[in-house]
Amino acid sequence: MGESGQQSASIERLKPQDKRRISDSTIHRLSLYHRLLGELESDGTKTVSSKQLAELQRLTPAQVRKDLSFFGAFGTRGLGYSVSDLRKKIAEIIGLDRRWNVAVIGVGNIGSALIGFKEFPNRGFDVKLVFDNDQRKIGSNHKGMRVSDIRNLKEDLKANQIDLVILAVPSSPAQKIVDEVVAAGVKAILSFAPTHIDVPPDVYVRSEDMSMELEYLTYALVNNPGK
Amino acid sequence: MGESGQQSASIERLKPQDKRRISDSTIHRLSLYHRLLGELESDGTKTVSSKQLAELQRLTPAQVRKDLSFFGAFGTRGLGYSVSDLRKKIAEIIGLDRRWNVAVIGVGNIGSALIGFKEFPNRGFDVKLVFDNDQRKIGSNHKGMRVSDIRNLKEDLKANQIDLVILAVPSSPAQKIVDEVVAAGVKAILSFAPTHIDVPPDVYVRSEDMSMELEYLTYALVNNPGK
DNA sequence: AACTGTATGTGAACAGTTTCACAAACCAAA
DNA sequence: TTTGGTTTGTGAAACTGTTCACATACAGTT
Repeated sequence: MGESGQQSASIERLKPQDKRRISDSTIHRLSLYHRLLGELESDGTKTVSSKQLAELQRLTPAQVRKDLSFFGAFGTRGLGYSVSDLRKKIAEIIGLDRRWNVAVIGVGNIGSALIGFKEFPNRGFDVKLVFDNDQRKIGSNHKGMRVSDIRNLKEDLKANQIDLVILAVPSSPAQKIVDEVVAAGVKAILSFAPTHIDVPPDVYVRSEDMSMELEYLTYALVNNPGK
Repeated sequence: MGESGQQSASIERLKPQDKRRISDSTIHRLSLYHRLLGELESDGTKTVSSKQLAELQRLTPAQVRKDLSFFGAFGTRGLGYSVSDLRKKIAEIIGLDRRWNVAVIGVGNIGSALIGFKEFPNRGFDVKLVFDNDQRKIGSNHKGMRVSDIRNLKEDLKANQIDLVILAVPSSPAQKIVDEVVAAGVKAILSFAPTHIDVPPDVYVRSEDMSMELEYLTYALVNNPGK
């Protein structure tokens, strides 16, 4: 029940100004801005306006400014935003001013894809542990990672200070494994199991169902709703 | 510019009752209901109330009923919904009363995971084609699929009546490939490239960025917003 | 130092979504 | 056939998120 592992001493974290909860869509867009600002930084762009930021993502300038305004005033009137400064600010807001330890559970199709996913380390996520329950896989090397026995899940998660768990197992064992993960004190789970996952209120789950993503598109195809 | 390939002759498709656009969240939840109803059907459950349907997904009963009411009245007052009937109705709404031809572009980490993804055929999606630009991969067998040369992309997509494309390539070539896909007449794309994708208004894109999914969780971790 | 042009930050208006609350409808039992 | 218990379907209310529009502030120029 320790507060949060390491504590940043130097940084006064940027918090929402008022007490109102920030919407999911705003957080999602902040990620988007952060990603785009990275591209712009590589291009050598120094300054960007909310108009440009919006157009590149098919949003509105007002939307961009409003999103940012929840956390402070980062721009310069008449000029726009400094690409690198804004990127740093957003990184701070969404917690990308540090690295995160990740464990992947399940070395099937999706699990092993994520282990080798080069984008993760680039974005601040280090896959430190990999689990499976298959004796043939345990101990073997998967894309440079030694596969651990899921029977040691709780202990290993604790010992390695894992912040985030990616769950890539079938639906049937998913809830049971999640209970173990929660017992180990992990507060954030990204699940690819196509089933509902139940956790205590202080644990955050994000569920990704690949088929559901496609189903969203099939709905659009059969209904042709004007964008 | 052909309207849509095959046309269902027998089914009078369920459309929203009024002209108002149905919200993304409603469509997403319909998928959720459909998935859950599948589980209930396997369990042998015959009838379900909006209350049960809601509790199993941490939603509210009113939400469930409102979502369904956009498309018609499928329940029986005092009793609830027939599991199998409701599942069929929702399948019809989101276009799961038929099978869909899918092509995967890019046989890297994510691409090859999706090719072997067993959930897809179970949910109505058949991966028919797989592309890459790497000469060492072209012609080889990847999880039972022959890898095609991306240079034949447009022709192959057309010839095989592909409905949906899954894009699993790096950001840099993504937009160019999408333009090809659009030129082939494909109207729906699920992209895993971590960059913005631009398409004409009659083409639907859904972008999945694995790192952004994790970033959503890191925001929650550093801000601990009360759920 | 004053002026011009531009882009931010933000209350207020608007639009969209969720929840509420209840009449209507049905099942089952007597 | 009537009654009691239950759950739907849905307008209206409440809430949340987006867009508007403009005062404010700054950069750059003269």
